[in-house]
Amino acid sequence: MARAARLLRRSSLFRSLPPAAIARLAAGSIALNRARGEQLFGCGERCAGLYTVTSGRIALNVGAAAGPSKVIDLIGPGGHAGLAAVVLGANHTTAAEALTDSALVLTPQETLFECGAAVTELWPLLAAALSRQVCGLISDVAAFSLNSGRERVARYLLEIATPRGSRQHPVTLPAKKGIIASRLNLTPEYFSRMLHELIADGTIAVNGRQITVLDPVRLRDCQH
Amino acid sequence: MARAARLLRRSSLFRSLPPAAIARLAAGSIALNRARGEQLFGCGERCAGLYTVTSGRIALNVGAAAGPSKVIDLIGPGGHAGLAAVVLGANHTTAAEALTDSALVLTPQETLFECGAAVTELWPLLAAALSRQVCGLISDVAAFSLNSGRERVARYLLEIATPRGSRQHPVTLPAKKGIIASRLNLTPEYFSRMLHELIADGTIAVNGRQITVLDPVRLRDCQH
DNA sequence: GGTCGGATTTGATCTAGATCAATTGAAGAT
DNA sequence: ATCTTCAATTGATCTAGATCAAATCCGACC
Repeated sequence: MARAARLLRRSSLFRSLPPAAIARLAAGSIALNRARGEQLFGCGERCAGLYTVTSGRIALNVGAAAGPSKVIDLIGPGGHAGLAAVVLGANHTTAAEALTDSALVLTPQETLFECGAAVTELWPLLAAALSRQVCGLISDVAAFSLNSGRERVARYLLEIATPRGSRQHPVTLPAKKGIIASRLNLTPEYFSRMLHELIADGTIAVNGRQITVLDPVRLRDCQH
Repeated sequence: MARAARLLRRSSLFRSLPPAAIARLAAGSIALNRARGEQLFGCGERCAGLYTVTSGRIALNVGAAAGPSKVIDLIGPGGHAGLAAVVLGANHTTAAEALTDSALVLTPQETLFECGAAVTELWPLLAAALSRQVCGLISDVAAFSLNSGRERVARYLLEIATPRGSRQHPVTLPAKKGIIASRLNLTPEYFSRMLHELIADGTIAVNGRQITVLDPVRLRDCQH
């Protein structure tokens, strides 16, 4: 599957593998599409493999399908979902939903493990990806318990603003405000209020999902 | 180092490795001791290697040394600390402190990677350990944002009560109540109140750090 | 363009859990 | 045994952020 190979080459996980290894992974993988709102997998479901996102946006949720749920991560092109579950051969502990029409590559455990046995670099790469995930989650836990809502908002805005055209160029929130709010452990109402506090300050300007950081220094300050 | 080998054989991480591989790891590792209150490593410090706990108890903290901090995990014999950091060759994102006099084995990155190159089973084992860590952190994030303080306390008590003599046999909290409170994202005061609510119910009995689950069914109920 | 349903904002109110302040208790040190 | 010190409890009070309830606003579709 030349198509899947081309897609996997863009993956943050596999990018650094030799082309032959990527081809091998791609050969055992399946390209798939999900429309906005469709579920990739549910919490507790059997894990079909590793999902690599090639376009679109995926939300990872925790919490019962019925009842309240929380977004733990938003995954864009190049990202992946379900790594911990494939490695363990366990059921998913999160649910994944397409927030926009999305294209993905599904790599079954079997393919991944076969390739891992043949290609020396693969396992260290998987371990590194998992380690990054661990660090990310630790930093979330730290932020949720040590920082205020306002601080979390400030930090998040800086995070998404910095990589892109850092100065004055508006950045676009990767999802609806309610989703971002949940990602930051806030209610939509409170998130809205925090944003409007920052607008009142003159720290940022907001136009729909477009956010312009007017005063990065002040934003950095209130990030604590 | 026959001593280190004997210690590593008990490790949850390496247990399943063939004895030769363990010997190899042990040969490049160092046994060390830390007195109660001593710090193993600080947040942001350079990672010396993987710490395997052989006796005692270690707390993993996040947050500035000065200022408030939060316990993200408690590690007992057989457990390990610093895995994500060694794998990435990055600095620690948490601090580790000995809560009691502890014995550890320190395995430098070099040793781990050398052994990983020679022993096929090692990398998958490390990846599995990291995956378990990811799942644990996700479940913590979920609990912190979806469950009430009381629910978290109930869940924790069941968790530590179940493996041990599950019925009526008292279990001992692995650390001071203030530490457990922080681990559950509660203030010591509020943790104390929750415990006393459960005592008033007749659900549990408390004697210092000894806790007896009198009514597991009811406890399971209020765990949500 | 107009219409409809979900997203966002705004306002009013409430509460889980934090904070502050003593008091009591218990494990080590002398 | 007594003292000292830190941990745990108890009580009173406060607040960040949640919840409930309306307005608006906006984008997709006809």
